[in-house]
Amino acid sequence: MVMLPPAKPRSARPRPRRPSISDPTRERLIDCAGPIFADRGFQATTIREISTVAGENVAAIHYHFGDKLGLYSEVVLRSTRAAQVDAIRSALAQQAPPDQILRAVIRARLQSLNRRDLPDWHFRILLHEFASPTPALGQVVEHVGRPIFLRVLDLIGGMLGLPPTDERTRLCAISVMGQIIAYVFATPLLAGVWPELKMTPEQVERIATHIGDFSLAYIQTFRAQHQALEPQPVSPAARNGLRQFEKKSTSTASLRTTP
Amino acid sequence: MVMLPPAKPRSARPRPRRPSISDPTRERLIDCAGPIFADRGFQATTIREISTVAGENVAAIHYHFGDKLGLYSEVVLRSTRAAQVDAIRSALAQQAPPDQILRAVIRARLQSLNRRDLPDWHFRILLHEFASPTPALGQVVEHVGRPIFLRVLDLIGGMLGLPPTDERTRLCAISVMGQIIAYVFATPLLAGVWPELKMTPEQVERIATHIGDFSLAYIQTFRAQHQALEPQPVSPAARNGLRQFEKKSTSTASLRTTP
DNA sequence: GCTATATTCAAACACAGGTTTGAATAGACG
DNA sequence: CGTCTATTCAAACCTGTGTTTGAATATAGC
Repeated sequence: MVMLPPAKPRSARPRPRRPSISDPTRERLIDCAGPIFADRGFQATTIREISTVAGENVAAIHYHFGDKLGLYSEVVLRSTRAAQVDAIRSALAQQAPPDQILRAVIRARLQSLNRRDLPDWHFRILLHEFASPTPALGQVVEHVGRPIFLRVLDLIGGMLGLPPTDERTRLCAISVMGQIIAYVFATPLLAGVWPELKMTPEQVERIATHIGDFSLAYIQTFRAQHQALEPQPVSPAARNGLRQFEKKSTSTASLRTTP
Repeated sequence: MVMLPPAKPRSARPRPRRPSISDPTRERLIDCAGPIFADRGFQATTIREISTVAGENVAAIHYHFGDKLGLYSEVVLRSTRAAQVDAIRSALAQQAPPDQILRAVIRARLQSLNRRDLPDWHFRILLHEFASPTPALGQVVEHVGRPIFLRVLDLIGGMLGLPPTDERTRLCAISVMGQIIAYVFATPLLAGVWPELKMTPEQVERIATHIGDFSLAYIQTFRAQHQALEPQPVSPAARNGLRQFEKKSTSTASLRTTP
């Protein structure tokens, strides 16, 4: 039995020495907890269910993570590190015309929402965090929301010929991201209003193409109008932001974001 | 003491004879419960807090509503009947060019999200319902989501020159509504990414104008292109959907939706 | 005023679920 | 082999919370 130090009478967490390296039960708990938390949210999830699914004892959670929130924070931390940000980042980093980069970002974000294999449930944790914030919300915003949004801001600012901090740039970025999150957040509504909608890969591709078309219509028109009025020096990031409409729904530029 | 009927051994709800007409305690409970449910969600809300705020006994909730879910359902029902749908409906019913109707719908929806007086919290219940559905979700979708979405579908279909059931119409409607709900659902994210954003009436007006511009850019271009290619008979609802860009950010067509 | 019904109240009940405990087990190291 | 530490386990603990109860009170009809 471990004697707990007399100081800190309320934070009695044994915390094994190296919480980093792979402990099989620790990993199993995190892996099983992720989808359950994503389904039910932090509060409605019982650690007994997690421990049952993981085949571990309830006390193991407290032994390894201190308490329920400790496990949840670890899950959120893993979630933020997962493929999402990387996919977006690689989409944003590629050498391509900005409108194609925007389409790739939209497609990557949309695809990550509906794959049933791995990172599917990450976004649902975000949804729960937005509805009922926990102490982990700051982490999520800081590690997922902010970096993606800032990069999209750069990209769109370049396409508009405006600084990323311009209100019009921000509004456009929100418009683009808003169209995407509608398909996660409003899932129950969509089910009631468009029941035939099945998120097959082809359907996701069509949606991504639509959001790209829808967004570029405004962005390109804006750029054209404002460059005609006030010809300011073209920022290098926006050099390709001016192409006229390509033929619609035949794009499929085939730049996948996953290797 | 009321003898409960021997049948239905598990649904022991006394239910006073006329649950419709105004009972002061009943009304007080519903009124106090609304914002609390909207803040914390169904599960995290305790009926003791509601009864304390309302100055009523805990058992009063069970007496008047059967159980916690009964009270919640009543709150949701009231919420769905509240100003939201009416505002949208009146915006959709007015005699005006469709693009102005669309702008009015966007503005009405956006305004209803950020007023601090009455119907402010209604949307937050929706957010919680989407994250953690309760048996009341069907009601919400049926009475709020569906009617609004169907009407927007009609409107946009008319503007595009497509039937409301066409996939392109649906995608456009989701794009428009998605831009709006982003400002509710992603509030914590926006706070981290655009901290200066304050939802003043002027700011809401600018956002509404932007979403209108952003959406009409695509819709009008689509209509122009497709009407040029295949001149089909113009549906009466779309007769005004073709105007060219007006000068931006000077619209403020000043058609309020509240009397 | 009297009785019956509707409503309110404080208290108790039941139980779910996070947390703690103390013993049992397993390795590690000498 | 023996001791020490890390880990696992079943059980108990305890608080919060939905629900029930039975009495007390108000209200209506006669």
